[in-house]
Amino acid sequence: MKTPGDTGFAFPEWAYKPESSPGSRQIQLWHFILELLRKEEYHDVIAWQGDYGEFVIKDPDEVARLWGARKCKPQMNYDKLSRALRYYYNKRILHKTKGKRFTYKFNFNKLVLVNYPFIDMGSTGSSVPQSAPPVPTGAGTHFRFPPSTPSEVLSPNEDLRSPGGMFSTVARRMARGSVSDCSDGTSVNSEIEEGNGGTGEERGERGVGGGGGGPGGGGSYRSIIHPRLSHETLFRMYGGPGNPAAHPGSRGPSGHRIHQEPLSPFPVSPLPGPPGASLLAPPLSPALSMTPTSHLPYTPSPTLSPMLGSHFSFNPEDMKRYLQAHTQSVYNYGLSPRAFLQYPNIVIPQPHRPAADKAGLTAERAAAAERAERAGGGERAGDRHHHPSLAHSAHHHTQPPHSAHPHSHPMHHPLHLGEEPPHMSPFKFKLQPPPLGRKQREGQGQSKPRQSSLSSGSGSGSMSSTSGLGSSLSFGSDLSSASGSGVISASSSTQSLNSAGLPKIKVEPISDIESEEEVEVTDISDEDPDERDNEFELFSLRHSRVSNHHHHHLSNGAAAAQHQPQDEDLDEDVFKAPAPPPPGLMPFFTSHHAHAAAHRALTALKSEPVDPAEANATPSQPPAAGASQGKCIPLKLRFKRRWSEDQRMEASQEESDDKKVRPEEARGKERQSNGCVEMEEDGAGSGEGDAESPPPLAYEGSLTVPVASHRRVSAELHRATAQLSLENKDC
DNA sequence: TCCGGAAGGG
DNA sequence: CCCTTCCGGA
Repeated sequence: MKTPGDTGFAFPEWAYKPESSPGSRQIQLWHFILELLRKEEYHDVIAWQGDYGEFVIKDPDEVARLWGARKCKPQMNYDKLSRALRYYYNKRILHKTKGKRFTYKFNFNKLVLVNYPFIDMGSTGSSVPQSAPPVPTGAGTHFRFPPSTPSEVLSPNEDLRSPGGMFSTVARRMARGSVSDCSDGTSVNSEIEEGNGGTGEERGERGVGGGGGGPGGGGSYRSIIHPRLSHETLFRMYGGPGNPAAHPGSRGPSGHRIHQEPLSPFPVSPLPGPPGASLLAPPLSPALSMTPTSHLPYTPSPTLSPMLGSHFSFNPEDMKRYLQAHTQSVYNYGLSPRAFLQYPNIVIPQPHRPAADKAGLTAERAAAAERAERAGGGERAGDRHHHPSLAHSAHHHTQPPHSAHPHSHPMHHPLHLGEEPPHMSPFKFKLQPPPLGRKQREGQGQSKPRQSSLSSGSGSGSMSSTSGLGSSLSFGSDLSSASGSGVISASSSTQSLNSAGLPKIKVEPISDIESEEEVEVTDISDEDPDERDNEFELFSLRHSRVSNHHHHHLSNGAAAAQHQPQDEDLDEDVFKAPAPPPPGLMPFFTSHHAHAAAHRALTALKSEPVDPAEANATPSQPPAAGASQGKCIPLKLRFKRRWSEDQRMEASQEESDDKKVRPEEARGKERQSNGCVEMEEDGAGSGEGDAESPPPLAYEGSLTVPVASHRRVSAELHRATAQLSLENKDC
């Protein structure tokens, strides 16, 4: 199974498992919740409310009943259900919105990871654990899941490319879970299912959605999605076949495919309807999964075509693009590279700036194009409450000038990007501000300057991430070896770049994440240290594994891992040190022509964003993060981070970690980990929030995500959602 | 109401 | 692993 051979990576087993064992898998509570949230019918029972992933259980008993029905647990009640939800706290999938009754908030980043680990894997190469953080969330504002349109998925051709990947994963899931009914059947299942099925419900939703949004998009999804896609399909997408070549180094034999998993896409926001506000990122690609490659980045498009034929193959060009994209994004966001790595898809929000377009453009364009093609329309209309905000946000950020539609649909696949040009944008922005980590603070604390600046707009905070990390570590090495990629690396990674002299990114601090919540802060912070350590450990572990396993390009991963680890942890740190470059990318990149890309990136960066010099300067901090940490540390594993952390993370990038759980897994299983993986992300969520929400985050100004990406993401989400629906039941 | 430990099931 | 069930505590 694994693919390692093929790809070279090995995936963690866990990744497979779920899917693999169809029978076993049951619907998960969060899936279910999401499912309910996406249906209008249940609006009275549970609905999105508040910011980003926030939702309120309006009728706890009913929700419990529905859940019980789905799981065939007639005795279910809110108390029990809530206990289950509480378990998600540790996983960071969810957290409680304090002060609001029955109100919880999803941490999409985590979800992604969790669900779609492979993503990481891909990027990482393998290992990644769930923890990885993911995606940016931010994008949208609230999100909802929109229905996605499946259309994309369906079609083979297209599918291949992009979405497919996701889709596939989804499909898989669906397949697995799907359907069973419980005896009782309370309605829930059936209802839900129906939705899937496309029965009426969808329409209903669609209708709803449709209204809003999009044009039609919604509809399709249902149909599209079928309840289950065949696996084959999925595979195809990924590549099985196709791409043998997939990756460079390895090939994948046909079979390989890996499993991918599901991924999901979600990242971000689900956005509402309309305009697409969401941003999302790109999906992950299947490719990732397949290949070890890595993540690719952003997707700007899809570009990368990887998908195309194979999934990822990496063409140099593609790579470049992708890298660029990454870079951009990274920079833009301030995210750590890692994040990108993992979530290539993610897009960054763009700032409003017109000028910027470039970078964004491409992506968007692509997106647009795709959309057009697909037309699906994905999104739902959004309607619902919040969405509007999204729209706003979208506008702000996203839209690039050129892009045709700003909002439009999310869907899409990316594909192409070919355009290539440099997409990069030169934006400058900053991204997130992560809250600083303690370390930084303390450690460097002083430093923190907030620079302001860089970026465009906002500016605020400071951060920088950059560098730091260890810069790399491995990264560097890789690069070096690779080739001159130094440059590239730089771009991509943040810090790593340093060596190259790259730029670093600065991030601003935003206001804080907290704004939202206030945080609850639960705590974490204090803990962080430990956690971090833990994380590190994880990483370390991974590393080691990685190293053992493959080095292949993975090495990168490994390297990355190292880096990351540090990053990861942290909350703050994360930010700080962005991550090392993604391994996968780099390598590829390097080998090929990355240079060009790199250059672009660099240039872009340099030019706009930060100056390298500055960057460099900034970097100084990094050390703290990176170096300091080291990797090793004992594992502890658990921590409880909670929401607040998450927020931070998100905001900052998340990175990481996972909590307790993960660590164990990691160890146990072994994942390889290499790569680094984890990612961080940004806080998109919060950032996004701004659009909508009040709270705003600093992000607004700063980040923006490319719409396209977001859309994608959203699209993915939709899909995912759809899939979820499908899943239902099994009791 | 919410939280989380503990035990247990599939 | 992912809850489900029970339960004491805040």
